[in-house]
Amino acid sequence: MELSKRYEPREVEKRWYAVWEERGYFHAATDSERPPFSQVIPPPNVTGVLHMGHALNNTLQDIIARRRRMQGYEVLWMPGTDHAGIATQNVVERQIEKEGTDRHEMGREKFVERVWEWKEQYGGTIINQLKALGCSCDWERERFTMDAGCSLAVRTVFKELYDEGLIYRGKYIINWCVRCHTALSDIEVEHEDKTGHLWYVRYPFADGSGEVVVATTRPETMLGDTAVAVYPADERYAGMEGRTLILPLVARRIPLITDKFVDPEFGTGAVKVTPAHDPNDYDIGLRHDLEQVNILNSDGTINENGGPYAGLDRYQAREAVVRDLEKQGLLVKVEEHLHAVGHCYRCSTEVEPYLSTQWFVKMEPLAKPGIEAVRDGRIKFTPERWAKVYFDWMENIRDWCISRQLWWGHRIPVWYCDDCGEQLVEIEEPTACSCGSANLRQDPDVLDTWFSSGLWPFSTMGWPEKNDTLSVFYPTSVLTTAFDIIFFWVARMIMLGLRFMGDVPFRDVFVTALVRDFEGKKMSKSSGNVIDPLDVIELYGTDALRFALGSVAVPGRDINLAEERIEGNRNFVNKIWNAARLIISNLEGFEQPDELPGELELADRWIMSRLAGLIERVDEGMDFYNFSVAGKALYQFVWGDFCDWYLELIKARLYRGTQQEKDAARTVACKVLECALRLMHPFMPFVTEELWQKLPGTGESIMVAEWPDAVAFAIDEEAEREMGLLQSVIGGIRSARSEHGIPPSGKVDAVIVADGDESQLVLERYLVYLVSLAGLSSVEFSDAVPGAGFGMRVVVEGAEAFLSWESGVDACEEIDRLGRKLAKVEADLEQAMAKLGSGGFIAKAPPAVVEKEREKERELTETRQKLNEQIEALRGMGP
RNA sequence: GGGCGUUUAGCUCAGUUGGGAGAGCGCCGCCCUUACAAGGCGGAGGUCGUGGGUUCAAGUCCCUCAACGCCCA
Repeated sequence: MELSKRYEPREVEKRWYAVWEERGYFHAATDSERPPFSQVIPPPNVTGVLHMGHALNNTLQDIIARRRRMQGYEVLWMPGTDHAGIATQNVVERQIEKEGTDRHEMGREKFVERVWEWKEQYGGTIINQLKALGCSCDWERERFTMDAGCSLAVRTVFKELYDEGLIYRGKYIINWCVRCHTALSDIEVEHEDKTGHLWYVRYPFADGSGEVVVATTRPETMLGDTAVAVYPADERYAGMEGRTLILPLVARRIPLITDKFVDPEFGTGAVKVTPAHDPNDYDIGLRHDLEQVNILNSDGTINENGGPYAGLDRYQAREAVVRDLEKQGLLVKVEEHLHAVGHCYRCSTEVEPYLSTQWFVKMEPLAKPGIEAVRDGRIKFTPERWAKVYFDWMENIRDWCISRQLWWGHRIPVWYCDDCGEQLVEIEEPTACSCGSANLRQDPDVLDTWFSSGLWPFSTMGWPEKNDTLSVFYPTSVLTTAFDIIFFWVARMIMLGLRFMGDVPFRDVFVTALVRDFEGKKMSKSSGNVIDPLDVIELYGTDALRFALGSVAVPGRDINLAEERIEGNRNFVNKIWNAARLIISNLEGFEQPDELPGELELADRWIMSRLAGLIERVDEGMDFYNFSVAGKALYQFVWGDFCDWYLELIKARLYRGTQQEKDAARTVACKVLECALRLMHPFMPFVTEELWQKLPGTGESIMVAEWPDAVAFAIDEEAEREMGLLQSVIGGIRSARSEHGIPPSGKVDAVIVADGDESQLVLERYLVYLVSLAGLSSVEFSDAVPGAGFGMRVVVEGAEAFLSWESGVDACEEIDRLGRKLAKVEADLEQAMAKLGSGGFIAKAPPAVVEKEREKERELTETRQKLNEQIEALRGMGP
């Protein structure tokens, strides 16, 4: 069988993905005998295109899923997309804007229809990209947060929470995005420190007897002031409580009040109170029964309450107010001031605290069980420290504003009766009010997108219906997600899962890192440092991308991704390909026997021992979500042990061995490669399948093959020790040759002096290893050290090699080389002697550690002596 | 203001209970040796951010400080 010199991923990937999907390997059956394993995908926005964050997250999920499947679990990986209220509405709004219309002109019904059309046309983009990434999701079960099932779940949850009193409607200060024209929840606001100004403004007393100076960062809001407040014990304002001030510009009469909330250190100690435009002022207002004057329209312009400023944009109004204050001599001074400004997390527009009527979920009763579930270990975070972040938020949780003034989303299932004013909350649209009236109006708002994502682990499985999928696969086994949505999503799934399913939604939360650029900067279009996973797949292949991401994924640490890194992994994929190519091209007339030959060479026993160690390391890494440990072990094994040593060592047998030797080598090589492919399959599904299929005796697909069991391969300490000796002798000889500039084609003669019979036996028996890998032309064994004139002296633990090279070895160069070795040996020896020389070490260190140090001292002393001896002898020869 | 994370080779990062500092990339030298030049072999390169402490022994544990990053208010 002929394989191409290089691995060509494109065709292979398409072909195998189609086969897997068609054969139904991705599908999870509810009537399986196998133990269940399940996870839900963090549903990407339906408007999304695959970025590196998705690539990382979904690669890791796929690694988990594929390994569990091979381990014998019935694996459900539930896929789907999120309707992404604001984001999707924005996309379609921009689209119709190009057509010269807007949604208001179009009308709600038509607009929503248009969004659905958009979704049908483009919504599958990211799904296809996940397929290109190799994700083994159960596509037959693909869901969308707005499909009929999820919608029913949303309405059911809303009604139940409402009936229980946990959902309420009220007029409060919320965060308002003037661009998106909607309320936002607290966590949808991103705070950014900005240098602004602090304006000091005079508020005169109504009786003309002086003034109070207040400091404010937002002067335009004074149009809505209904009081000035000072700290109760502030002596600067002693006796002034209850007096009346005249609010400049609008000439409103407002009281001077005292409230403990006021920080006397801030500004002048007197603050203006604007109950309709600041959450703290809102509370003060309630305490003092102040009027709430709303001065803003929903688009951020000043409304009729702003008098002469009505119609101005909020920023223009600020300028105008400041200008007018200055003109009237009411502006005392302006200072620079650093303060946090809230921005909409979707469009980055500055948000306004805004008084409006919204729907809320009362969170505390839901949060308590959620905290408990993590506290008592029913849910475990990896890395653990994220649990602390979770606790901090859950313990200080505030009510959740869930209504959004958008058109795209789950319409709030509340109807108002125009005749009797009754408020009906129903799962199915009611036809008539209890008063008999049919004049029902549904609440115009939709729900926060995260309200439906919060139900994802059970809504996707068919809840509120009771079915097998739920009973088999809920709770899910693990949730893999990025830390930035712990509050948005993870916490809410936990609370809602506990409330509606009576059980946690997942047992493990694996929090992944962020993918940054090579300098650790966040990837962003504006910085131009984005690496597009699809470009990478095109250029280097999916397996290279997956392995690059998987093998650097250490829990808790961000990934700085450079393109060279992916190139390196592409090279690794190619290395695997070529290793297989060597083996496969030598399989003529070979049939894989059921059993290994009885007599195995050292190399064979050694590589199987290494494989046993590999399996342990891979399992250990993967069990604890440390994919880097597994990935690095695989890399090291395949490239280092298998290719650099094992394959080189069996070449003699493959090309020149007896039939028996050749078959033994082929048997072990196939077995080890086959097993390594299975271990790598979760990381690199495509290349492993392609190669696995070409090996003799393999089954229908590596995807459904069994996960390797470490027990099948035992650690062989003797083989590892013997091979270690050969490796160090070969390494020493190679190093000496190279430092003397002897080319690989130049053969050298060697005399080997083994340190003891055991070493000698091994070296003699596997002489062929030495000859072929160290490039020797002849080897003799001797008990005695040959004369210094022989050439180079290589000293390693357990043996020495004396090398002669036909064109002669330069004595001076050799003295230099030995001198460098000697320097290192002496440094190490000094350290060891210092340790042994200190009384405390021998008295207090464990005996095994002391013995190890003594042994080290003995060896180093011996090596030092040999090197010195040789240097002396060479010097004695004279120039 | 509160909290968290990071700081190890030129770059990006590993380093599990304290016990001889590692990898990949880059760099230098030699080599197209019949799997692979997307390769092979060899080599150079680090006072483990600072200062202190615990210990026979600290990259690893404790404290101080610094720089960078993130979250919350």
